[in-house]
This record gives sequence, structure tokens and C-alpha cells, in this order.
Amino acid sequence: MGRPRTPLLDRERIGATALELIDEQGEFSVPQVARRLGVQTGSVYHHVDGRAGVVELVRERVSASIDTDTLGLRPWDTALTAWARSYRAAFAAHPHAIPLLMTSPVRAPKVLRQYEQAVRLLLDTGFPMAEVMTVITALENLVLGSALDLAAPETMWELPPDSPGTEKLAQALAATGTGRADAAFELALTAFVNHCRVRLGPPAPHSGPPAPPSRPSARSSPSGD
Amino acid sequence: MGRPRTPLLDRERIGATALELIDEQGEFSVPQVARRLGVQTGSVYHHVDGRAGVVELVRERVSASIDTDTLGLRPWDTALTAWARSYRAAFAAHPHAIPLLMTSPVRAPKVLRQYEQAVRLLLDTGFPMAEVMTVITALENLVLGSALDLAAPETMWELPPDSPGTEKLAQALAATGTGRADAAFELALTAFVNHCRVRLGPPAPHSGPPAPPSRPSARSSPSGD
DNA sequence: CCCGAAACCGAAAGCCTTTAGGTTTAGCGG
DNA sequence: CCGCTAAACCTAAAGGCTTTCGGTTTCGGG
Repeated sequence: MGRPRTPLLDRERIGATALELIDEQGEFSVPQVARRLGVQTGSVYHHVDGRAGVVELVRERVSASIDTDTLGLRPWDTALTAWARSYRAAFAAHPHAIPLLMTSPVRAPKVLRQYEQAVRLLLDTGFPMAEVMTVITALENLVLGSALDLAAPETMWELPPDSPGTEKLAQALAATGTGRADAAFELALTAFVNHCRVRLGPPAPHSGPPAPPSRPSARSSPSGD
Repeated sequence: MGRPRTPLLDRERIGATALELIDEQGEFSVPQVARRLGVQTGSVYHHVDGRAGVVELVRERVSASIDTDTLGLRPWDTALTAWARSYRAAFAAHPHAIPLLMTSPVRAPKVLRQYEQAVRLLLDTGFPMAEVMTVITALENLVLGSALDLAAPETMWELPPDSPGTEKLAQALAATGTGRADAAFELALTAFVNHCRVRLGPPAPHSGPPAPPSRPSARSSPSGD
């Protein structure tokens, strides 16, 4: 057949098709993508660096729907909260993609630049340099952990109808409404931001980067904020 | 060859070998397990329900090292904190197993019974029935999110030497010591337990299950504990 | 106009999962 | 002690996936 007059494939459509398959059936394979695009399997490899390359396209698509503007909001806690919600919502829209994206490192520059923005936000707010990545990492863990929960929403607790020693668990599960995952996320998010607020100390009266917080850098106050 | 005089295979060794492979190379396949046990591929399927069955054996092995006694500690916050640490440590010992175990539902009865114990702890403490699963889910998300961070410790932030727009990120990363993952986990854990403590209200003077907290069931106080 | 690069096809190697049928051994009831 | 069932292993094979390689046609720059 040779080279077609107009290209049949491009990275855009490869990524979109892979994400379609993931949304529909929870996974994808290169032959499936090729079939859906009316093309031989091998052709896909001319546009993408192996299967991992397709995963990277999917990652870009999913994380493209994170609202970047949130990190421009003020004050910092509003920004952080909005960012976390948007971050999680982006994954929630494609829950089956989550396990795929978790296992490979973040390379997309667009995503890295968001982290840069978050770092600046926290530095400007007054968090000490040595603590900034800790805070961001914790928030990221919170988002990804909650997102993971969305990947297997109901089935995560495979309770046999009448297994002994799980009565209260079944009861508690029944008493929890449909929004278990959402409620847990909001609970953890609120807890985290509140804790950060306390650690930061009272806000300085808005004039450039304020002085660092009085408490130097207690890695974890054992209790009692 | 026929049936051997003494069995060559058993579920114990299949699970152990799979976990070995995961620790060594990050993944496993049934043929690999079989080869390492000096046996044909098909034979493994006589002891295990497909590849998923092997994953379940791995899960049991990994979660066996969670210290169950922690949930018997008092007061409740000590118990919950210790459980979370032990839970995370179990996964941290086999970081590559994490993505594998995240994607399939928990069926192991021993694990389910731990959740039952956690539910009882929180109910006895005075958390309302409708909130218990939310709290446990949030804690689980925290643990798993942090564990995931351990699965790709350094590579998670693939920073090209001098990519534009990531200067402060690189700086913050450098300023963060080696224990970034641990620090983030402890930060989030402290934040979460503190928040729960506040929501619960003052402890009743130790006499059976105390009355429910005065505040009924605010799903997430928007701010200001 | 020419020639290298781009884009697709066809085919194949090598891996994986799972199933099916064959062979030997262990255990148990009679 | 005999015979039968079930267990445990092997060989073989189907079907899918990933990736690579050579062949063919078309595009575009010089």
C-alpha cells in the first residue's frame, strides 16, 4: 500500500483512542488502538515510542484538564484546596487510567510547571524552603491516594454475604452514603490545610514575602495543634 | 512424568517466589514463577486460580506483616496512628508490589478483619456510624498514597537538568532531605488525626461508649477548627 | 527532477495467559 | 490386597500482546 496521501495516524488520535479504550474496558493494547483507527499494529510504532509512549499521551490528556489557574488564586489555602480538587477531578474523570499513570514517572513539562508554581506559592506564603516539598508531596499523596480509591469504587471491599467477624464493617459500609470516596477526600483535605495553616502561624499583614514562622521546623508536632 | 512422590509445588512457595520476583525486577509472570520452581508453567495453575490467584497470595504475604495488635491500643488516636505506620511499613518493604495490589479488590479475610477491628475502635470512641467508613477510607487513602510515593522514590520527578520554568522546584527538591516521603507521610498523618480529634470533641470521662459528639455530623467544616 | 525521509503494510519472533488431554501416584473404601 | 478417584505434574497448543524488520508508496526540499 505504501504511504497514504493524507496521514491516517497522529499522536493526538492515538492518545484519544487509547483513553477511549481505557474508559470503556479499563485497559488498552496497541493492537486495539490500531484496529479502532483502521490501521495495522506496527504503524502505531512510527508515531510513538512503544507502548509506554502511548501511556504518556494518555497522561497528557488526563492531566490537561487540571485547572492551572487555581494555583494563581489567593490566599494560599484557597489555591491549594482548589488545585487539589481539580487535580483529583481530572483523575476521577478517567478512573481506570489511574493505575496506569501511577506507575510511571511524571515527565510532562506542563505538569512539572504546575509543581513549580505550587512551590512558588508556598515560598511566597512563608513556608521554609526545606518544608515546601514535604507539604507538596503530602498533598500529592492525598490526591493520588483518593484518586486510587476511585479506581475501584465499590468492589474494593469484597465482603462475602455472611463472613464471620465483619459484621460491624458491613454495617458501617451500609450506613455510609454513596459519596464515601468524596467525603473521605474532603475530610483529609480539610484536615491537611488546617494543619498547614496552624504550622504557618498568623498571616503577616500583606507586604511582600512575610517573615518565616516563629516555630522553626518541627517535622511533626506530636499532638495538639 | 506423572504425579511426583512428594509434591513440588505449594501455595506458600508460589506466593513467596512471586514476591521475590516482584522485589527483584518489579513484576512477575506465571512462567517465571514456574521456571524458578523448576516446574512447567501449566502446573502452577493446579494450585492457584489464575494469575489473579497469585496476586492474592502476594497480598496475603505483604499484609501479613501489618501489626494487628496496634488496633488494640488505646486511646484511639494512638491505635490509629500506629496502625497507619505499620500498614505503610508493610507496603514500603515491597514497594513494587503496590501497583499490583492497588488494582484488585481486597478479598483476604485476614485483611478484612482488620478493618472490622478499626470500625469497632472508632464506634467505641464515639464516632457516628455514618462517619466511620469515611474516616477509615481517608486514612487508607493517606496510607496508600504515601506508599505509592515509595514505589517510585526518586524517579517520580523526572527533572531534565535545565528545563525552563522549574528552577524553584529543583531548588526545593534539593533543600528537602532524603526523608521526603517519610516526612510527608508523618505530616499528613498528624494533620488527619488532629482533625479527627477536634471533630470528636472532648473525651468523655471513660465509662462505656460515650455519647455522640455535640456537633452532629458536619461532613466537612469549611475551615477553622 | 531526484532522492531521502515519512507513513503504511505484511510478517515474524518471542513473550504471556489459559485450557485441554495424557500419565503417574496417593489415598481410601471394600 | 484391589481398584477407583482425585491430585500433581507434563506436553501441547490457541490466542493475544509487544516489538522489530524489510518492502512499498508518497511527500517535500534542493
